Amino acid sequence: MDISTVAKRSGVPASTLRYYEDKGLIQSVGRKGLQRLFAANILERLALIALGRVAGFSLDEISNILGAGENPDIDREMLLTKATELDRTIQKLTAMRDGLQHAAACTAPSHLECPRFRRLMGLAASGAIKGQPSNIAKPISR
Amino acid sequence: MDISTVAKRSGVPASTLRYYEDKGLIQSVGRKGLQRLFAANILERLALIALGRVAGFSLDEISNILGAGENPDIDREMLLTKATELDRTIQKLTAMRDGLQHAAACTAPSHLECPRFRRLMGLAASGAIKGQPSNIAKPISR
DNA sequence: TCTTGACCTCAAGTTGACTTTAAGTAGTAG
DNA sequence: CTACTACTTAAAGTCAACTTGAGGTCAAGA
Repeated sequence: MDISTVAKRSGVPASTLRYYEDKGLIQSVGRKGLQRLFAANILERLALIALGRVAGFSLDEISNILGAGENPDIDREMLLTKATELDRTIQKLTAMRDGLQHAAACTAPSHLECPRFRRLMGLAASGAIKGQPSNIAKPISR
Repeated sequence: MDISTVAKRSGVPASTLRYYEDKGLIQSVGRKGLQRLFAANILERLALIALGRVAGFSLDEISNILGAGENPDIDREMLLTKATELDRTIQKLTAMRDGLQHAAACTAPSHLECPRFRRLMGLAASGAIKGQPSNIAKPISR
């Protein structure tokens, strides 16, 4: 596959694919003249990368998790650490989601005065402040 | 409270507090000479902001949700939209977490060959690629 | 009163993840 | 064989969210 095919099928722009290759996140299997050629499994790899991004990992972390080379000979302890991190994030997001849902429905004059909202947010915020600011999430918004 | 007290209690650096005030995310209640003074409830507001960050909202979005002014007169539909977004993210993260946990335990030669891993990742990745790249999360790492 | 240190402002710098641009190359249709 | 187009590289630009630095101010303790 050439780069534009990969771009079309994956939804990842060609410029990003080159950038990823530069960073060692993906590899092309050869060239036809100057043009990169990619193997079919690149799509799977890109899906995993996208997934890692959604999960809050930086490209560097992803390349650690996935392994730069072919066989992802992964540090199992690190995986568990990541899983635990993720779990904490999930808890917060869940409380946040419930808080938002409730806020949308709640009739209290101000959300900050609604005890339910406060409880949910308190739950979510516990440790959101102070202590290493675990993970933040950022909308890609392009 | 002066800025350094707020910084100490919240864990948010003074520079960030000034930045947030600049952006209108928080407000100081006055000055003593040049020095900002903050009300006690600033801590709660900061917790909410931190929470919003964890949940994947940009500072601008947070200021929308929280309302720039005093009474968070919130757009309920927007809240529901955000809640739904969040829910999708949570699903992915959950699959991702399970995938990571499994990968740490799995004995398959390569995770990419383990059917369980592939199923989990497939679940998580569905829509991770192609279609608007919802939210990503990023470690703060400072 | 004088000094000190914590605050102030404003501008510029940093980081991660890309995107854009300029200038060049090469496979393919005519 | 020429022209066209899609690719190539390298470097610079962008964006959000901050941080850092230079130069200035001022409340409080010796």
